[in-house]
Amino acid sequence: MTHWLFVLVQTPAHAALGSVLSYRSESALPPGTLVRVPLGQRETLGVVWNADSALATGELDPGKIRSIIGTLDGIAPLNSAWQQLVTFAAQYYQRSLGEVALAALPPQLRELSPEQMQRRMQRRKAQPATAGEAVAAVADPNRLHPLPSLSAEQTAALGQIQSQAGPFLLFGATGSGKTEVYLQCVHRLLQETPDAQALVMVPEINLTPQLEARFKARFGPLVGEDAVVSLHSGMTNPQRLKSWLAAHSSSARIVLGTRMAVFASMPQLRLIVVDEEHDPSYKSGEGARYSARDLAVYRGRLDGAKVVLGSATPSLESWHHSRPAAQGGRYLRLHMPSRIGTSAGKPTDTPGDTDRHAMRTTAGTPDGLPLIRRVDMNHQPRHAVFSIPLLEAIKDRVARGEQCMVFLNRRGYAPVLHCSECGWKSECPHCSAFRVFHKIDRTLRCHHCGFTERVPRACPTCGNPDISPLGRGTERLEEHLAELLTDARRPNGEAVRVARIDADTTRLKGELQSQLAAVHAGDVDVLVGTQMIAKGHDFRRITLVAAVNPDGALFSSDFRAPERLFSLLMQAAGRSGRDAALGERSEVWIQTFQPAHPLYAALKRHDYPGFAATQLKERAQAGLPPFTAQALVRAEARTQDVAQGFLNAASAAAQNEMAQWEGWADVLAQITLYPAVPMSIQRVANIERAQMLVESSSRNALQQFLSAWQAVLHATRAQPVGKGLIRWAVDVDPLAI
DNA sequence: AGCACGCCGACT
DNA sequence: GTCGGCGTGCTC
Repeated sequence: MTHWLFVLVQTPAHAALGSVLSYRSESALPPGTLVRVPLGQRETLGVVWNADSALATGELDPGKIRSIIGTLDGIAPLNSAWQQLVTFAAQYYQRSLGEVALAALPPQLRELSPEQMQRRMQRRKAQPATAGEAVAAVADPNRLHPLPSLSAEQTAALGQIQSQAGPFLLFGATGSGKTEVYLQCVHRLLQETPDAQALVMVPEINLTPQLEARFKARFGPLVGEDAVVSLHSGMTNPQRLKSWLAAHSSSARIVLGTRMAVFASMPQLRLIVVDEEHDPSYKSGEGARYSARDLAVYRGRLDGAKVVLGSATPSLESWHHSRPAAQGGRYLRLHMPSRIGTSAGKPTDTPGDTDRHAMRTTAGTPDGLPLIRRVDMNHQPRHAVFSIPLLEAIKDRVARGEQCMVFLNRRGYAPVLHCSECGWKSECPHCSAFRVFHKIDRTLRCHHCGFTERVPRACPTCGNPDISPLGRGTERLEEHLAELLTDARRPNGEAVRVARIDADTTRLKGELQSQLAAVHAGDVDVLVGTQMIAKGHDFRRITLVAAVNPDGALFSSDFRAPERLFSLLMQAAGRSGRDAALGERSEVWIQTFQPAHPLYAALKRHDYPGFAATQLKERAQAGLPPFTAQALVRAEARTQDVAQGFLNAASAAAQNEMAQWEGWADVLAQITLYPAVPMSIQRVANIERAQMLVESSSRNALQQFLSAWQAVLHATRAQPVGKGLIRWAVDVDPLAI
């Protein structure tokens, strides 16, 4: 008997092709079943979908409907919660269902034929060690380490998470022991609920190996090491498939991953942790531009899983959502203000496990937080990169055998090369940006399109041999600092060892780990680097962190720049004095021309709530998120005119045509469409880029508008104004405007 | 998005 | 004479 199926395949939203296609099948297959289907000349992976979402298939000629090729036997259908998550994400982020659903699956599923799949599943079955057996084999309570004892703050937070529904915002200072709270949440879950699964997300791939090691060490004895898997884009396709299958079959109990992991199929999901929830890398920058943090909260509701968002500097959105319930807050805020330190009597843990220690430190500031010092650069020699007191402080630390970290968020030697004769600058021929001078290999590199050339011997326009670097990046900073420290000595009388860690020094696989290891081993005295070194890594012997030139973000046109700066400096501060024995002397130096700026004043007090209150007040007054909802439409074309023309035409069509539609006047009245403008970097790789902001005080109205406007945008593209347009995309809740 | 078909320039 | 550029069109 023939059954009619609705199937999602990977197709972008397109007027001519609905995202749900019809196929015939010999047997009825439940929604969520993975199938292989013919599509044009090729054969592709599809997901069986609910019939009711396929409204547009009515007029299709039944003779054109082809049969599915087969199902992926051995893989259970994706469950209803997963389907709902995909449905929501597709709708909210304005992409086709098929695109979101198929992108949420491991890439290798698309490539394997059913036969290959069959073989793989059989091989899995042949292997004995399923999670259950592993538990039986190793779950000897006597071999389990006792759980680290918790501080009062940690205990309180954990108690709240146990007894309340959430979602939770775990607002804890760096070193307050957030990770231990996550670990114990997971621990209780695994103990109390047989088969329950937990999802733990981190922002960066760099952070997953150390997290995985820690989770395996902790939970291996309980559930088996194979029950802890990772999911991120740095893995090979076979590895990703393996982890995905383990999660899907529930044999993995803990999934650790980056933003993509929010879509992992986890039938028994009961807990989701989003660590460093403020981190911008949770927002996807291509395809469906989803926020994994926001989807995690949504998914928690669908799966009946508790959601814990954690940060020392929460996003203002999450902070706002965690205001008291009486004021409309939807998240429960859990506060852990104090840093935890080692207590004298306790056995020392492995390095990097600071969070385990239970007792509060008595060192440093009352809460064990580093002292923040502002250096007024107005009172320093002009053009000085390092102020005299900072340099002295660094020398002091080195002389005492302590480590320093100098932080500058710009890699390369100098951001621009400049000819003083004719004014030539090292512009990229393909982008509206300067190429960065990298001294190490004597190149000019465009950080936007990758275009690289050797540095010219003389000015390309006037022949002047005397072209000079303008400004400084980490490479130059490292060089400069090494010169300034030539006479400084370590306790043993040897010279200072300066090292640098940034995207350039860690390009090769494993380099980051080995360079970090060198720092941990004490082979480095002064570490120079970009934000890469500010995130997540515990440097126990660093007692001084310096931000050389952070002022740029204070007056940026990006309204989120202060939030990011505060977070970055706070995180950098968190690197300092993690070893409590040294915590007393740990300091963070900020060189600034704006020493009285409220952002730095709040930072000095370690006062995120104060900073957030000021920012939120400004946002409310200016009508910015989280008090309004935004979306951005970006367009790319060979010329700026075409890109802007398309956007403005689509805007005009919204205002003229959609206003005529029955019942739409009310929605449109709540929408503000701004004129199209060039993007801040207008041209990249010879493509001109423009964008248009759409704003509404009502998230709902914005959603309704965008869904309907989608068709208008497609129609606009087909018209003469759309001629020459390369692509366009909608970004809902954009992070940068 | 793929993948075809289709019509014009520099190579075995 | 072919290989290959990317313009247009179609896929249940």
